[in-house]
Amino acid sequence: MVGQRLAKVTQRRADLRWPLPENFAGRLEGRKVVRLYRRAKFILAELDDGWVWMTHLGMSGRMYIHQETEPNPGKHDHILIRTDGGHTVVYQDHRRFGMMDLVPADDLDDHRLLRDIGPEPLGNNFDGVYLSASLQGRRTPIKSALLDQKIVAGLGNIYVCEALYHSGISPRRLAASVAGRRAEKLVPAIRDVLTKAIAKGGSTLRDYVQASGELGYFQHEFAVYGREGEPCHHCQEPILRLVQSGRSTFFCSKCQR
DNA sequence: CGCGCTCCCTGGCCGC
DNA sequence: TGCGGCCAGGGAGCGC
Repeated sequence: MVGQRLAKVTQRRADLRWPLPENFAGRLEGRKVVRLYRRAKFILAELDDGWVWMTHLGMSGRMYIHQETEPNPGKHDHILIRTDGGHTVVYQDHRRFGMMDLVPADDLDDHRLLRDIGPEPLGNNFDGVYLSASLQGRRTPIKSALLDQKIVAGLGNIYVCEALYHSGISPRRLAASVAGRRAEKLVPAIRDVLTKAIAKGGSTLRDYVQASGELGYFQHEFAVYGREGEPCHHCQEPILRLVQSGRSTFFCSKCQR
């Protein structure tokens, strides 16, 4: 999309998770995408009129590219964007937990969904000292703390489970007790899991695919996620599942303390 | 203020 | 084949 003009935008419903902005399609149409980037789990497309088109995929959202100018939209293809290059980018989201917004580039950091977000886990500002300080005094399980985007950006349920396993930390341990030595261990485990997952094209559960349509392959390397009852790769004890703040946690009670 | 639960939504899968 | 219950990658909002 970078360098291309958004020639025709079709909006097939008024809302995703929230209502789309007023005249959304009209405001995108005719704009050129200057830059495509990311902050936390938000996809950001900088436009040539000083605005940023912001997208969150939620749980089930995806963008895919049709090589045709006018593809036949499916039931959950909510937004279709034809570029002047002759391709069509389709936003599909069957659960509609995703969102889109338009924000002036200068105000992006103040956007209500971005302003309190923590540092990027692969960036220089995320280190043991920072994580330790952020966990200090928190009386929530470390699992929940790592899912909190205010502490660190971009970690989801899968990668939190995996990072805790690889650092040998129990998901039930209170965040405050991870501050210090354990936090120093957790940071490289988080970086490692994310880096490896990205290298494998992400994790394909059910129907997730890369933009190219290719599947991700990291799911074959899950140590714990989705492996309830299966043996731990290290100690052979069965992997356990529990529910924390409404989400499944998978872990080894022997290797993670 | 910080925490955990519920809910938003659709659909796949499992057991009966 | 149908139906109810459970589960799913996220996270805002509310009550305690």
